[in-house]
Amino acid sequence: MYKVALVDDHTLLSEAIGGLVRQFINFEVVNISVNGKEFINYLETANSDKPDVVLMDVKMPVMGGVETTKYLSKYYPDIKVLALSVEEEEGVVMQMIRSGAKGYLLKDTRKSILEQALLEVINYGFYYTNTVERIVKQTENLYEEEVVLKDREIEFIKHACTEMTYKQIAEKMFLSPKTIEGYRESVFQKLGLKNRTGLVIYAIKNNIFTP
Amino acid sequence: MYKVALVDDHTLLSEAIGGLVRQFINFEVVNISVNGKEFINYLETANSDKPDVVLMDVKMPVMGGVETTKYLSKYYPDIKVLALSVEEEEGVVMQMIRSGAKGYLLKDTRKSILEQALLEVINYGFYYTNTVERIVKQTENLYEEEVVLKDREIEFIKHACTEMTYKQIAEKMFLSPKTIEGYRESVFQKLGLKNRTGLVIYAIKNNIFTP
DNA sequence: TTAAAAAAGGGGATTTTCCCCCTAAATAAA
DNA sequence: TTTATTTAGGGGGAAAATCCCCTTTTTTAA
Repeated sequence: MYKVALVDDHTLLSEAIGGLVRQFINFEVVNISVNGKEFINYLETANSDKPDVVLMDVKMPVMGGVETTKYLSKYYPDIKVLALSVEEEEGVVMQMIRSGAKGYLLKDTRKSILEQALLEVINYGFYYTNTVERIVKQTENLYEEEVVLKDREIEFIKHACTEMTYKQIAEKMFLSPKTIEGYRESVFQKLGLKNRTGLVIYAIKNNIFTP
Repeated sequence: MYKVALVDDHTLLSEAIGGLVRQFINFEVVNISVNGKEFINYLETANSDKPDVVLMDVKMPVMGGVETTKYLSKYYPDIKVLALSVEEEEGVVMQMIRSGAKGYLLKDTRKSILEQALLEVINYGFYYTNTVERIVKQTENLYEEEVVLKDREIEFIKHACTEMTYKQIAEKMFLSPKTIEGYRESVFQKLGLKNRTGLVIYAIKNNIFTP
């Protein structure tokens, strides 16, 4: 019997998907958690039934999919993570893959594909849909020298997703308005943005800010 | 037997939730559609099995939950719509309720609540969770003279969620930049916004623009 | 058919944003 | 220890966005 765990804050969905998984032959559901933190707690419980595969949502409160996947890759490399999300953003997909996810399923996949994906992840170590494969290749080919935003820049971006002017942001961050201008410029340059509107859209797409 | 239909673009979820519903006694699933258009097509097919309740997602391609619910309230008032979504935005919830939804479930509700909600909608005509009830009351008490955005304004807002300048938006809409300024001003005034950043956030929160 | 309302456009001033280029201090790397 | 790199700060100008107040044309409704 292959053991599957589900990590998703949408209880109804994880219960329902758990039902589907139980229908597959040779599969059982050993744990359902509502976020990464809870799942890791489960794992660290003595004689907990370690799963072979985890179906992991990306956007979750407390501890998100990316963070959790990174943790699992490090401390439980035998547990395979299969991302299962509505997020189609290339950035998000790549983040999960880079964090160690063995596959990425969109929530509009069919039951049979889910079963196939689970089996392939267990037997071959990965499962990529065409879409995801395309995204991975695209991103690799473009070898876009992975944009790295600094903490202070991310903080700035969050404030920029607000009706505050840069002057007000400067006050809030206890910095001179000119320093904020500096952040603005470096962020625009790194991300290839034209204006603040673009920044807001970027921040939302990349989960830096949630409206 | 109560008949249930599911309308959701996330196939995996609707299949899985369909499985849950079938477990409830006296319930059967008569149709699963991926968007409103497809569901209405189903309804209009001769001798289609008309459902008692529809579990309706809000955000869907082609024909969304709000539009579909309005249509159903008008042409199929006997079919009760129960919204089932991850959208927690007050605006979105209210839109669904105003469009005729008999209840609004978040996707993190439990299986037992789903069954209860289905039964209550069928027997009493509605099912409101505490959260939704609070939102409805809040909104009603504030009797915020329901902001009505005109088509042209909405079109403008969509363009404003872009890196285009107002001048470029004007070109795209074949209008003078000054007219665009007029839209900007009336929209800002109606929605109580300070600047374009606020507009972008509003548009995303209210499903006018999807990043 | 006439009054009212909505849509389209405008002048001009102020603020904010954007852009390019530059300096000083603190940190990290060699 | 010297050399980069990062972080913080700045000047000045151009462009865009914001604001207020105003006119003309088109639609709509009484």
